[in-house]
Amino acid sequence: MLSDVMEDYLKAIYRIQARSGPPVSTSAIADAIDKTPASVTSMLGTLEDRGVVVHQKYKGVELTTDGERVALEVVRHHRLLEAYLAEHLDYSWSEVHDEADALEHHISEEFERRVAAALDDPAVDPHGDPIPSADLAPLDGDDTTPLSACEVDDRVLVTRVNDRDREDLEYLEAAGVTPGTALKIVGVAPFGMVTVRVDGDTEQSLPESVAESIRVCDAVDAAVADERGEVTDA
Amino acid sequence: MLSDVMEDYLKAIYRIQARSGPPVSTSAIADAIDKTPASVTSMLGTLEDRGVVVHQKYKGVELTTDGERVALEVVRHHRLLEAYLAEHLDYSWSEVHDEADALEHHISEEFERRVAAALDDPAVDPHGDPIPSADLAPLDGDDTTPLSACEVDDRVLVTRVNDRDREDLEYLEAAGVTPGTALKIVGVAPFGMVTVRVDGDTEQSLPESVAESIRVCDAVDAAVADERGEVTDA
DNA sequence: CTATTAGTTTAGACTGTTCTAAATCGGGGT
DNA sequence: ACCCCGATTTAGAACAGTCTAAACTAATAG
Repeated sequence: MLSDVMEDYLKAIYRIQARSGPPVSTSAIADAIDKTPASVTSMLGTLEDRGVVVHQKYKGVELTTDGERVALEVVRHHRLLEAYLAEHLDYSWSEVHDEADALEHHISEEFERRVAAALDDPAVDPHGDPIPSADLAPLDGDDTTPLSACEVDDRVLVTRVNDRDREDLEYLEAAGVTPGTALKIVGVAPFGMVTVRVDGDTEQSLPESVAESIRVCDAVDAAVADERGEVTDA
Repeated sequence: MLSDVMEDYLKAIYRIQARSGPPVSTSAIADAIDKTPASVTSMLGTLEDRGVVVHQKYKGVELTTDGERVALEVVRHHRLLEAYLAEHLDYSWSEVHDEADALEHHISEEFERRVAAALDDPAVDPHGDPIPSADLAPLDGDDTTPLSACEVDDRVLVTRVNDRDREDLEYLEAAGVTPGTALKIVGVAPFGMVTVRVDGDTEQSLPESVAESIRVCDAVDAAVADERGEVTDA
């Protein structure tokens, strides 16, 4: 069995690798889990001994198939927990992340199954992030774009929001911007400030940092996908 | 903050102290948490530095008020989790213990509150053990007796069963002996084998080890308490 | 009153994870 | 082609928790 600490490393590597592709740099990992680069190098050695990563000195690491499975398991736990807390324990959207982080390493297979059953095997968590299936098959690539990359008059659907920052999430919750919300981009100001019309209703201006943590898909494509019976939101 | 490991030590000391009173011996702790006595001695030193126990060399330890509060918090977590798992996640009576052990150190204050609220502030867990209140006031003394100490023709009510042994719990579940069950002692054989009539219905013979893990109160007393509106079972 | 012995503590080593400080690497600009 | 600087790795120390083996304590049996 791998320790919690090791699982956290693998989760971080997975997340970075999913966004920027391999190889993943030592310092990117260090930033993500708040450790020194020296500590990361040291741990990469032991992770390599365990067969869950491959490390090329001075180049970076990559997860092995085994390593990816472990990461997917942790991510599945995390997202199932987030969904469960929101659905059955009255947690708000912005509160679930920290609790899930604390519990994700400590639940049994049995607990995982029962939580999944209680939620009827959900496909996404409350932030719109996909939940790996029980067989831990790799998630398929992300076809969304950041809101900050949109242009005036685009009509888009919010698919997911970055769950790492409480502040941003509370801001968005108050603004009514959640996965599934339709947005029309009204204006893009200097420094990335984006103004949107929310669900054809109120207007909101979002600072760049917030706009960057929102990922959207084209509203038309989504409608088409919807007709084909695919899942488009939580 | 204390580590999980330290919390486990305090929980074990609490449990032993609750049964046999202080001081608690090094070897009793070692047995309870499956460590060597030398390890226990070492940890008692660091726990004393943290102010949660008082240790007299060669005599034994005792929890301080702070130490007892920590133990009560862990016990509250454990028992609330057991109750929640049984009530809302379809766990059987005999399965809840291990899962609760794994999670008890990792839940937040917030989680504790929400679980308690979802259960409507339960007073006992599925094994009949009392759940410490949110203010962590000391639990009051146990006025139950082990089934193994009963005599023929006694009529008693099961109040709690030891949650540490899966085997015994599964046996009792099958036998229909759970907290709240009324028993009449039919016979006591050599080596402690106890035969009981369950709820005035089927008859069961219980090996001594099982009889020792069942605690009961007098059925008449219980009925009186019940009339006064007190809680007598789960 | 002393010898035995079960229980306890000390001494010292080991594992896992982290850090700081110092050495090293390697890609980009001149 | 060389140098530089930021990124990385190495070296070595520190801390938490555990173990084994050896020394010690205290209660008891004779």
